[in-house]
Amino acid sequence: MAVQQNRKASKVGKAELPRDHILSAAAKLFRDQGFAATTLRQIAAAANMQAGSIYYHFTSKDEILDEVLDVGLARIFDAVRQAVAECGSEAGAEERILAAMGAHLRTLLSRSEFTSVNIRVYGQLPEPVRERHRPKRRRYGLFWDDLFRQAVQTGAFRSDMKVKPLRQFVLGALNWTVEWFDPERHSVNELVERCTQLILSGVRRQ
Amino acid sequence: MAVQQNRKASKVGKAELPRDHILSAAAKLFRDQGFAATTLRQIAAAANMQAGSIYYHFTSKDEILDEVLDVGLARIFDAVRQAVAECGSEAGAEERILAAMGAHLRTLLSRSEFTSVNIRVYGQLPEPVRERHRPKRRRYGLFWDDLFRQAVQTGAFRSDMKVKPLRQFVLGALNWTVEWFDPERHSVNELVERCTQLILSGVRRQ
Amino acid sequence: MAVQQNRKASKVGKAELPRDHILSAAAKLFRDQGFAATTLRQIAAAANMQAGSIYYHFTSKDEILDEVLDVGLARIFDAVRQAVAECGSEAGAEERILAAMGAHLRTLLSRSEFTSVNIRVYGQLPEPVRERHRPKRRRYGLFWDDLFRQAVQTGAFRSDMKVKPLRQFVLGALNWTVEWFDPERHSVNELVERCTQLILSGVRRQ
Amino acid sequence: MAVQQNRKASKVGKAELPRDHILSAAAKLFRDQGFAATTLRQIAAAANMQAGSIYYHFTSKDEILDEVLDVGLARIFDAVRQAVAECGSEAGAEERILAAMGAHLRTLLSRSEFTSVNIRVYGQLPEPVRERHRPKRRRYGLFWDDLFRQAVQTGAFRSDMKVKPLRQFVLGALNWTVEWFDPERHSVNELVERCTQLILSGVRRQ
DNA sequence: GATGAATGAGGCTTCATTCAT
DNA sequence: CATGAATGAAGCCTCATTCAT
Repeated sequence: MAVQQNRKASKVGKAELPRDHILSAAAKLFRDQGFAATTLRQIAAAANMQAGSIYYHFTSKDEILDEVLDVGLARIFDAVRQAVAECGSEAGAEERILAAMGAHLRTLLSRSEFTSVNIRVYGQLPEPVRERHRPKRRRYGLFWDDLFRQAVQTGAFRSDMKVKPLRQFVLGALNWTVEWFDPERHSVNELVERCTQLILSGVRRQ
Repeated sequence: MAVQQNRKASKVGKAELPRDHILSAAAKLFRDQGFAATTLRQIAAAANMQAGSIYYHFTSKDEILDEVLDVGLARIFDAVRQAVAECGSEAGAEERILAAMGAHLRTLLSRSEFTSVNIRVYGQLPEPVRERHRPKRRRYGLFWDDLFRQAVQTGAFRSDMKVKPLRQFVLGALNWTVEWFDPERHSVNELVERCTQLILSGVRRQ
Repeated sequence: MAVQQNRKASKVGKAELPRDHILSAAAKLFRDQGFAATTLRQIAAAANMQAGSIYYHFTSKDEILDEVLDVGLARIFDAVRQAVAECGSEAGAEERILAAMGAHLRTLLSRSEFTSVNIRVYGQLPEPVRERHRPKRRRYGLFWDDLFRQAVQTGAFRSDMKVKPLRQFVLGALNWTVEWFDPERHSVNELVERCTQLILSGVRRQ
Repeated sequence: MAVQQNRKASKVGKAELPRDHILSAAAKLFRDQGFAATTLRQIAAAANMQAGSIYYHFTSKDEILDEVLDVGLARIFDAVRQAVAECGSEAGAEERILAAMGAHLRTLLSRSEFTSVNIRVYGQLPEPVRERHRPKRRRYGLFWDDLFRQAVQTGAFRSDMKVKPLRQFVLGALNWTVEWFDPERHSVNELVERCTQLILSGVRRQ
């Protein structure tokens, strides 16, 4: 079956599209050094170009950041949403949160440098940037709040805390792993397993 | 009786020493914007001086950072150590960890902008800086590891995880609160109470 | 009879030649913003192409400028020469200068963006460019000088000034109108009429 | 008589104030090359500094331009106003305009590189800059309009033209001299004398 | 102790220009 | 003929740092 590939498609696979190449290089640098400490020249070098060439694809360093943040959030949101969806309709609230936690953690730790940027550096970004992205982040938070609300209402989770702080604590506990966990040295699956157990049941021996 | 006050001692008086003034101003800015994004001029302005004047007190921006990190770690370490000591010798492992968590959280959230810098921005600092501070941070980690080891060995805590990841998870869960908790709008005591409960027993209804 | 049209000739057709299109777009931009402030990309956009495509037609931005200047001078020179020629051989010196002034002003104000570039921006161009064009401009000046010389010699014009400064003053008075006169809001004919009267007789009531 | 000079004053004389030094250097370069073609480094070099040092005194290239334009207009306006004032109250309209023209021309040609910038490059400046300065320029124009109105009303000047175009033509004729007159080679006084005569009485022999 | 002024390296960005397609 | 993509020099500007006063 003869396949006539168009230009865009033909580049996928071997040669990454330059725009994506730049974004990915930038994401890694932002994640490791922060946004302000990362130089256009560093990004360019990582993408095998000259600094000036980046401006053919983006209009500013800020635009790169915006896009990195967007992609990062989209990836983790998609992964979590899909994981929850795959639980099936008869799944209990706890089961769904378990799935969501796994997806969140996996995306954060091994699937997307974009996501780690969003998680790690967001808090130190200039206010105008944060402002632009707050709505999207809030939407992600609300999705989790729904999951938690169901777990609390069905009696699966403790009810002595409001849903929002509960969610913030749990996501925070997961997020912080990005500061120390090295997916190249340990098993992500194992980490997921343990973190979820700790979050569900705590550190106390039962 | 003539009293010859040394520099340190004079600090007890009204006016803060300029050196401390600078450090504190720098800490707040580093915490909010990150190190790279913070300007010597911003620090100077916050300390009511000109940028050049800072060099009478410090030899470089890096030196300020080093000192801020040191103070931040010292404060939280001291607070935690003291809290544990105050438990008395007959206290159980869990009680001591509870006290430690409270002290850690309180210092982080309401007592020291220096500590929040250390927690928030460390991961994005240039490697040479991190290298300089790694030993001190490790010592703090080892202190916690001891606490956890005792809790595990006495059977208070679950034993299916190694001590180090356990400690990292717990501290991480606490640390992340600095990203969202606003001590001016909610009670730190309440947060401490809830976080410790969540860590001990998890989110599940018991 | 097969006709082999050369490039120049083909211009007579409907669509403007790209070369001319570029020149005209460049002229307008140079006239309004100056040469240095005008971007190859602006020129390209105004000519409905990409910046790179311009290099098929010209070898450099400087070449475009050179040609714009040439065309501008040629147009005004041609117009003035023709206007003088059309006066007929029995016309007096003043009559011929009147015709020349009208042609100069009309070309400048409503017939050629190329000419306005030459008039407006020449003085701020880099010396090498000016040097290249000085001879041509001088020739135009000399043509006027001849006109003035005749007027002075025949007693039509005052003789207490040398011809060259006289010509420079008169042309200057005409040239400056390009800085404020808007041919879309007022009548060029009227302006010509008034300017020539002012130049001939001055502002005093007679 | 003991003179207590303050710092500002003591610098006047020998060492020009750096701010003024920069402005004056910039004015000359803007006047000769235009604003866009003039480099911060050129300005700095002409002021014996590094490019970065300029930013201690000004916040941007645009701010330098604004100030140059302001000074240029202030100088010519002051000179003209004073020249008119010095005519005395019993002076006729024509006499006052004569004085004004002399002051305008003299300032433009030999007293202020700032003024020539305002006259020469204004028309090619970006619209936002022009917009900022339009009100000030208009005020200068209105001052002249008053002079002309009086001359027309007292019957000294011809009345077949509206005042505004009349003024624009006259000032234009004067302004253009800056494009060709070299005050180092010819006498400004002589030029003033001749220009004013031409403007008053025209080129025709009387 | 402090500051005003300057420096120079380097940051982001623009732009004329090139070239394979 | 035209373009998409890239280049590298240079532009404006920032910033840590220095130093005479």
